[in-house]
Amino acid sequence: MSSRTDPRTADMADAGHDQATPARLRSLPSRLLSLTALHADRLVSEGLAGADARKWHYAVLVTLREFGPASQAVLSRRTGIYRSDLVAVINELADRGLVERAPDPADRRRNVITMTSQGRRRLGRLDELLATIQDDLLAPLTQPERDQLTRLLTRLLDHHAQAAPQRTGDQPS
Amino acid sequence: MSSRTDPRTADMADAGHDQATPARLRSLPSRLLSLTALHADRLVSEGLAGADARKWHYAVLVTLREFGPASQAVLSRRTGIYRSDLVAVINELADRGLVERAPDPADRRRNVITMTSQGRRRLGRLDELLATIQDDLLAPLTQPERDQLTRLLTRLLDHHAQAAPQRTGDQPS
DNA sequence: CAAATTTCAGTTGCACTGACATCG
DNA sequence: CCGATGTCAGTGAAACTGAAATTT
Repeated sequence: MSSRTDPRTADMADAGHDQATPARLRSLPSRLLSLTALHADRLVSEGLAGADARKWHYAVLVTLREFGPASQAVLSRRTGIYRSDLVAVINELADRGLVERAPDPADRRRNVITMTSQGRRRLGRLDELLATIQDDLLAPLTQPERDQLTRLLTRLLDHHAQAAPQRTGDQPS
Repeated sequence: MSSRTDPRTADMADAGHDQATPARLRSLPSRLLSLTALHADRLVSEGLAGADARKWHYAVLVTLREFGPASQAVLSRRTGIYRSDLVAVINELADRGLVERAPDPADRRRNVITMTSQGRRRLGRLDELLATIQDDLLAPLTQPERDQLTRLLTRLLDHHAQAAPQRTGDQPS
């Protein structure tokens, strides 16, 4: 399936519709994605750092609000954070009093992670912060363009999520 | 400015135009970008690994073809690779006989990096490989949609490149 | 015993910093 | 002396692996 029926992509060296250059670094979609994501991550990290948070904190809190209390394994699947890394994230959130980690009486292998009311308050502030950051990130785009970008990325992601869902099972929300 | 008076983002719990949920993880643009870029990078890395190459190798070779021989500092600016990391990349390319590193007689601080004919041949094969990978990455999108995505990302990148050009100077190509 | 869960101890590639020697 | 260049050593966060221990 790697050699899909596409004879031209190979020698489209000068099949371009605008340039004679064989392959421009600037227009490589994978590169554009990486670089843009780098900027985006930087914006998010810096923004959240000012609020003593990291992006995984936000991901976990949002997921807790969206789906309610859950075990770490479930949170891992929902957020896309590895089970092993999630431990530290929950530690940090618990240290700050934003979530509570309690053994699950029904299944004693599990911990039930619950958001505290303080966590809910904090999440509210992080929502604002994140909204500002997204706005910053997408500044040069109009609203319809932002929606378009979101749709395109979502489709790409959904397509590839099917193929490589992270070995734990279901795809992140 | 963390406590901005923004009545809506805070409790836009039900202000949404399609969902009652306050903020969905799935539609966070920064997150979509990160995740998509992750998949893209993985595709590229795996694809290139099969050809004993890494993405920086390709970036340098393409840049050499596009602009001709250059010093490492210049290559660094053009590719976005840090000067310090570029050393290893050039080492690897030179080890494989794809580029040549020679002291610049005009300015003895510099090395002139030149692509060898073997490098040119290799680059040809990598071009094909990369094209296939891009095609794989963008599989679910139509051609106009791919172009649209490229344009949107390019605009985002150009906008933010201005602000944070990497402390060495000009922006990568 | 097989499988799931939490946790810990790692590895690896990457972005990035700092410093140093050399040279213009 | 300042600034650019090539190089090296090292940091930090992130993605990922492997393997324990406990429980189902």
